[in-house]
Amino acid sequence: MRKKSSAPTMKDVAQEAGVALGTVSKVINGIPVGESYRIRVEAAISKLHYQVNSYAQGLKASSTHTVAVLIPNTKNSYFAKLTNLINLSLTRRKYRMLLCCTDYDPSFEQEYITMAQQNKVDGIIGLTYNPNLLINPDTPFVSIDRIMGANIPCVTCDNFMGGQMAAEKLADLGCQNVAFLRIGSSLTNEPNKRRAGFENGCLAHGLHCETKMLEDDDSIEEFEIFLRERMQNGRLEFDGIFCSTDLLAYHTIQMLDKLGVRVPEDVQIIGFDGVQLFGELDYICSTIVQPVEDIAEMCVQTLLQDTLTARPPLICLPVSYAAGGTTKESVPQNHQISTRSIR
Amino acid sequence: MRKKSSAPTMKDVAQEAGVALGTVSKVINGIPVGESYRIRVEAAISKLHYQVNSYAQGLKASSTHTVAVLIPNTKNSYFAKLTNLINLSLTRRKYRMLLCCTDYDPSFEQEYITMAQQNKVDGIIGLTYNPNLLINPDTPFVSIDRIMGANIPCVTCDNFMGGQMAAEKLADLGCQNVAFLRIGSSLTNEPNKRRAGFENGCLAHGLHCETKMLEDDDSIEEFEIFLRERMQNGRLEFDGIFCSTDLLAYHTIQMLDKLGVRVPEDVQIIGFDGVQLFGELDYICSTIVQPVEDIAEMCVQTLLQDTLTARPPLICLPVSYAAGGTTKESVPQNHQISTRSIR
DNA sequence: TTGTATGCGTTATCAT
DNA sequence: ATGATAACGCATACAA
Repeated sequence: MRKKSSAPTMKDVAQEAGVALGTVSKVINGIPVGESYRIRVEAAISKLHYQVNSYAQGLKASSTHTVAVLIPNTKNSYFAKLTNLINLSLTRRKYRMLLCCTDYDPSFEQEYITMAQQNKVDGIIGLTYNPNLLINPDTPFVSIDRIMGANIPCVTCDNFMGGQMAAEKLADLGCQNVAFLRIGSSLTNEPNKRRAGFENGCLAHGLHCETKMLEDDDSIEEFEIFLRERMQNGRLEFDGIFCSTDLLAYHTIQMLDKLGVRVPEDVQIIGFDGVQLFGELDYICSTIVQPVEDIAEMCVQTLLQDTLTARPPLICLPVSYAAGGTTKESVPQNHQISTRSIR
Repeated sequence: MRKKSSAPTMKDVAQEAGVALGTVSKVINGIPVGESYRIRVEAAISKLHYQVNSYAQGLKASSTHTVAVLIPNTKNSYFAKLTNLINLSLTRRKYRMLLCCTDYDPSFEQEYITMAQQNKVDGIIGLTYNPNLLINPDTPFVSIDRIMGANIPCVTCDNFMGGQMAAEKLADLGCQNVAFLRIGSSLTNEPNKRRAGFENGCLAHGLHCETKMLEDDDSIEEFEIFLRERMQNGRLEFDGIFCSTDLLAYHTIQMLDKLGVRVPEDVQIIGFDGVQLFGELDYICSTIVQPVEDIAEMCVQTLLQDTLTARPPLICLPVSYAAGGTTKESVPQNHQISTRSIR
């Protein structure tokens, strides 16, 4: 009959091995002890299937080797991939990850922050929208895509450059009259710079550009109305469209299809994010690709580096362009071919 | 100057409120105390911004309100959605979720299990492949898609029925000579029943069926060779193909495109899983849809129900069929239309 | 080098 | 009803 029905503790191990509690602790933490002691302790550990209790450890050390990740959801392919990569990066460093899907809800975001702090996490990585998020300043926080305050580092991609690249690309591909479509949070976050970059790029390359932005609560159908208004004799007046996200690009392509406008023959489309089918196959559309791997790694690295000083407030990672079948590349590219193949 | 630089504790609250420690605890846990005391304690709490330390709680209660979820990754859209839904379901019940991406690696799976148990999680939900996973029997475990042992509940969809439905559908759509393609784990898991169901359905509906299965380490190109061998005069000998997953269906469509075979005109294709673009938009292909919402909810419910008895060993949830543009439906369906629109 | 004792923050049991 | 005190399992400073 076992002494206890519950899990064995260090005390049990010490008793089994016939040594003192402190010795067991030392063996577990790799602090040198006498060879014979070590062997006896290790034998006892494996005999009892002893496992340390991280909660007791955490209580003692007030560091839990756990990081909370706040993200709207993991359904959206971009978020899903980001979550996956952050998880891998944390795991590599022996950190645990608390997943917190906020569903874009500001109050959920706040609740999760509170929860995380109660749970004494070592840090929080958050892609959040709540403008007045209350964060205890002694919990390290790294923000994605939004500048939150003086002492909170923000990791993002070079959204401005991405917008510029999109404009440049469309110009290179022969466009003259382009549109920028955007929907989503009216919050001042980094992705908003996509617009500024695009307009800047249009100016530089002599493109005429019209911008149409929707608010969160607007229906996506507004775009359809907008596009319909810009048609004359069955022809769209734009020959290029830059969408603020791949998701929006996808919707736009569907709308254009309904209107009888062909992509990329009549109008070329570039999205943003670099969303791929099944997370690693073909791009949904021609797109400005975010360096998700680097973003994930940078978040974790920035969060966990001990030198809290010298943390730059804004870390901007470079983007790249990938053809995805919704633009007329002169030299066919891999992705374009494969994407076309399922169309 | 603050007494401590670290977070305030119950003791601080008690001192601030001028009451005893136990009283503070009672207020926090909703145990009735005198009105005047309660008010003073609550005032002190908000003044000090006190938050309970879940680690101390967990140490005391040896229950942490935390569940670990083991999943290969969150890049694959199906896993991503499942993860998201499990997270929502857990959050609704005020449980925290530890995300553990195993990358299909048996040793990662084992390490995560060990970690989770050290972390005193209240339970584990796992979609795993390691055939000899060592699980401490007093940590509740719910398996997805694989039967792991007598006392471990397994939640899965009705894979056999799904296979049957695919066969029936192909027969209804006029197919006569079909193929079943499968790749992946050679492990005996529930999704293997897709094949049995399909062959059974073929038999019942007079379809001639050929099966081609690849092992984990085989290259996907093997399928291309297989398909090429089944072509005569530029025509494929099959008029229908059932793929064990949507991902495989997608690859197959690409291969067929290379071979000059049209989908769905020359050959109709049905996949399995119900993967959607952006996690909630169009299906990638015509497919047998897994009830992801129900699977997620059932996992959580089964894991957290206190009556550990009466847990059925295998919980099989019904699947459904959805057209996705890779079959020739007589009556056009929504998804088909919208999918076509981007093709 | 090994063992002992104390405290981490909380809850629960017990006197008061 | 309220307050003191003893665990929970571990780490560590200190004594042996």
